[in-house]
Amino acid sequence: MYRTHTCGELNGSNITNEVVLSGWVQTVRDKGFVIWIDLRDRYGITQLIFDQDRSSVLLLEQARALGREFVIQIKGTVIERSSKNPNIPTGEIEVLVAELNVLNQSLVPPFTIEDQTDGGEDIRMKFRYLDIRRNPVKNNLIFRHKVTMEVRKYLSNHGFIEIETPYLIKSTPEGARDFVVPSRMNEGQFYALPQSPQTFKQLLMVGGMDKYFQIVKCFRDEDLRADRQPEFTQIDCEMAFIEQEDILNTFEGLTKHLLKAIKGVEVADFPRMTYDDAMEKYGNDKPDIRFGMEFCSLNPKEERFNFPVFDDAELVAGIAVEGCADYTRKQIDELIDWVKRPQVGASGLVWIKFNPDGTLASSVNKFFDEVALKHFSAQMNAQPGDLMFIMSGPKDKTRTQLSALRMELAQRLGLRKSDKFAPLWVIDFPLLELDEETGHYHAMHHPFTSPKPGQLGLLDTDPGAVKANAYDLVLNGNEIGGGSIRIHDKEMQATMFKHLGFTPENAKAQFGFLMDAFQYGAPPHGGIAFGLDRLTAILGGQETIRDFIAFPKNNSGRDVMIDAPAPIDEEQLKELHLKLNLKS
RNA sequence: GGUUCGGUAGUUCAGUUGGUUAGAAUACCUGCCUGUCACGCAGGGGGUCGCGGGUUCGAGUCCCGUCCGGACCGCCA
Repeated sequence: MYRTHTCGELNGSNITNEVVLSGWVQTVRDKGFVIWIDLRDRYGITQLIFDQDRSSVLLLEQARALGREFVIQIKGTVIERSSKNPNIPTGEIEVLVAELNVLNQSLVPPFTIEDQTDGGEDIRMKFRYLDIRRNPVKNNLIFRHKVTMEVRKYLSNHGFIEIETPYLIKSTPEGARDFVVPSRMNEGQFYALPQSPQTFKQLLMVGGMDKYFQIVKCFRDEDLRADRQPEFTQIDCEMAFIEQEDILNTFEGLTKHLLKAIKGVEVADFPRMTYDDAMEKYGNDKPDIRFGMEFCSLNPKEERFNFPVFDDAELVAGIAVEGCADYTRKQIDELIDWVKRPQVGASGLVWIKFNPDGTLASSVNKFFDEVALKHFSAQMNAQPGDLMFIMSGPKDKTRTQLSALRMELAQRLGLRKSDKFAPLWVIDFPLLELDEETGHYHAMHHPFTSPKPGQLGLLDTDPGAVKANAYDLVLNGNEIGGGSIRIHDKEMQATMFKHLGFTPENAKAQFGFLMDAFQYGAPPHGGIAFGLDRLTAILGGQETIRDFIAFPKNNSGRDVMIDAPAPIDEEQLKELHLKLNLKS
């Protein structure tokens, strides 16, 4: 038997027990007359003791020969510590070792296996199996397990069935780039890995599985970010015989359940905001509403200011930042430089200080008198002590830039508190989005999303104005879920494909199976999918999803531990009927 | 595709205007230490300054190129 107990469970009630423990050597503290060893496993740390009076010379020598991360097994007696450590659960006791057995040696690890490790990101990823021994990563993985268990519990209790769908499917031009897999048995043909099980879950609805879910890997061959991996996990859900309201209620329930069960947080019913409102008030379709700083349009009536920068602008909008009127010129200049960086791309930033004594100062004193500045302040609902920022220019661009500034200010002011949770439904998304490069419209959500009733006519006259039965769940400024009520009628789906630029032949080749299925009694249906990695990270109070994934990829999509991707040999290429056409 | 920051000891970093033998902390090794738990004390070993080229009497430092990593923009139905 390797162990009678774990390293996290012995306490005062076990004193005098004979125990067997196994684990990793965390530290050896050799005081000469006595040697302490912290023995670590997933459950905690238990202190082992060897000393001159009670241990044999041989045993002391064995203990001295141990190095960090050796795997050992010991037999011994639980004894009370003469100086206790109140900081750990096993701090009352230690184990007087009678027998030591080295199960495996270890090289000196390249970084310290401690909460505050000395290792950087790169080396931790290369030796991820060592990183996982550290509490922060280990606890995140356990945390993720809890989240998935609660998801399964909730959905199962609400009648959802978890069904697996295939990973080797067909590439489609819509949406993100596909990862493709060459077929050996079908020369010149490729599978694609799913970006989502979208069409399969719709076919499950046609198949009568009216409440489906799946915790499932999805794949998108796009560039990575701190919160984006090429393979990621979704909580994918679909329901039949429901309306949008049913979906919102069901999954608001799931989210509330998770917040309660995982974080012990009770939240009120989620506010709902239309996409148009979100863009107008926050310049963003996933607004962080943990804090205010809502946008205020300052030229709603084509007002003339005799200030060319504003007069020529499609939009002039500002935000009031609470209590920042004491910002120095240097601080403000630094913010101006920040918005002028290429990543934000603003041409400038107008500021107005509403001093605590009621006076106003601004960067545009030459153009605006006290009365005009007061008018701006009133519009922005600024209070004495506030600092206002105003941006102007083309509507969409200005909103995006002001949104970036709003988020940056919130970050600097500490308003993005990770222990505060502000969920929000964003609804009534546009059905279509104009691709600036090609001038064509494409589906904002996906091509199976249904337009709002009565808007079909607009498709011909003003496609960009058509609203969809599509919704996102936003948590603390992150899109954690999104979905829609789908089209379940063959004719309407054919119309949609036509408007998305598919020829009937293309539509049939790509999605014929779905439209065929719609001819055999497809029920009304809709669904939603949550990004599990992101959801878990946010619940865990962190921005980056990497440490909630056991073996993540780096910025360039590489797994630096196994060194993937990698070339394959000629023989494999031949079997797959592939010839490489490399640049170099 | 682009912007930006970085690459120096096992690791995390410092390294001034280009100038003697490239430092610190930590990790590692040796010895000491009667209650440690970030143990302490003394000593020791450890460097292709990412790589290639250039400028210079002289380059970790300046210039050009390149590779690698982080953050971000584009992209992500």
